[in-house]
Amino acid sequence: MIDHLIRKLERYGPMPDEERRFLEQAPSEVVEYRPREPIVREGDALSESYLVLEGFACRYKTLAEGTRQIMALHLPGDICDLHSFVLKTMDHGIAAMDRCKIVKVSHARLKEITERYPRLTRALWWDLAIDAAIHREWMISMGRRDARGRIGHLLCELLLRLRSVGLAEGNCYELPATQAELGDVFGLSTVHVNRVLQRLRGEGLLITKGKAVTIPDPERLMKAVGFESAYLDVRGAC
Amino acid sequence: MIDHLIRKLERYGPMPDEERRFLEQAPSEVVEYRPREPIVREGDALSESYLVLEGFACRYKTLAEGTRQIMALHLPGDICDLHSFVLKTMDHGIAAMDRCKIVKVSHARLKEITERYPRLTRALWWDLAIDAAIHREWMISMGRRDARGRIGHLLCELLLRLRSVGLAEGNCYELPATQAELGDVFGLSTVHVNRVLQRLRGEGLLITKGKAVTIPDPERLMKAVGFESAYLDVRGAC
DNA sequence: CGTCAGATTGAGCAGCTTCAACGTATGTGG
DNA sequence: CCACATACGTTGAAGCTGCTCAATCTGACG
Repeated sequence: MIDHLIRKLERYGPMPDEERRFLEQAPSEVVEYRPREPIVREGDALSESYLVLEGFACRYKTLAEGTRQIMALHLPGDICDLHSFVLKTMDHGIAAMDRCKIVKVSHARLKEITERYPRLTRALWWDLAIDAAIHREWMISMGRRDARGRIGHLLCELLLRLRSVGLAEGNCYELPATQAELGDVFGLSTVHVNRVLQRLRGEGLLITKGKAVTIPDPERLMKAVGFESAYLDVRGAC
Repeated sequence: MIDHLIRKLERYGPMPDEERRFLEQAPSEVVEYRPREPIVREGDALSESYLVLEGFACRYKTLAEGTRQIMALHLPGDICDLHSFVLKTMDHGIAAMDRCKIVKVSHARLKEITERYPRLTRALWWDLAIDAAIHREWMISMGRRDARGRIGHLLCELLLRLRSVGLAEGNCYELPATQAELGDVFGLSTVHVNRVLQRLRGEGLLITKGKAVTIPDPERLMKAVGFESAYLDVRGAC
């Protein structure tokens, strides 16, 4: 059930059987969400974290004026709330983007991991570090890349992240996000997202068909938008 | 020496003497840096993390075209590299912003903490969570606030963060950053930063005198830029 | 007193937004 | 099976925010 997570954490280092067994027994119920359905609301008190099994989830915050900022996309194998298992309340919300399967892992279990499995604790810490690297890359996008660069960069990132959990075939994957949601990721208007996608298609860098995204020549797109994959590839160190 | 850090971590929960003693003995040499001097370069292999004692440091990345994005400001009491103590190499640089005192803490020590002090491990985890909350707030700024909102928001954030380590007297603090550096924080041009600062001064929301920043009426500035302090105030949960 | 980094100013331009309309696919109830 | 509703994508036009380039001003310091 939690294969994606284990596969990801094994990139940090080999996982002893005992840790694996503990992890496999950690989650409780599986919950299914429908597209757009909130998983956690801003201000909720938390007693568990959420591991994505299927589908996309996103972290977002809604501002006073009604605008929204999406701060992270979570794919299968991602634990949404690892950061905040030590916090009391959420300063932002989490929602399903499409039909989405989630398992809950209680904070008590996570605390137990820190008590009993230092190595596994570090592996989770490492996962957090990659998460933070992705955040940094988004900050760079928003600060220093134009709309074409931001969108192209995200499309490259998703290709690599989905490949690493076996959810991209070749250069093709499903992206269950509307153009409005893409706009909310990078602070662009829906209209402009639309025009930039058209431009990328026109340049032969992108093919879309419904939710299906194909990147005919990833090398070329990566070069065009200054994408360097190093931040996703980091290996663990102990 | 590491009072700032300990004071900060005690907001998570009371710290047993044994943990305190371990922490106090953890750092090795104190190093002094001059303004602009690099502390860690992009691509460096790391074997230690950096705790800021005095002065400001920043994390940044330089892009191909020569533009720079600053991704975090680190004040006294902050550990710059806690995220990446599990990683092998840095995907970005760290530099001193002004004259800056740093102590190094070896990764071996940090690993020891995860092995021997689960509670302290969680306290550090909590510190990371706040760090991540600050990053999210910056992402919101870059995605959904205009230049005035971004700069005003940062000025509020720094006031609260500096107060919490006793480095702001009343509504006044030292900000050792040039306008060009402020631009690199939020992806604005130096020219525009200048004009926005003038506007904030004109509105009576801000007084500057050299590096000294005074916010005459924090309430008003916070309201004007939609600043909510919750993300900095989070208490720990175990 | 000259030098240099940083702050300030002006003018013109580009990227992106907003508003508003229209096109197109998918689903639903009668 | 059609009529309609709904959600999403697409297009055009006008305007604003923030950028670039280039010059000038200011203060600190050797």
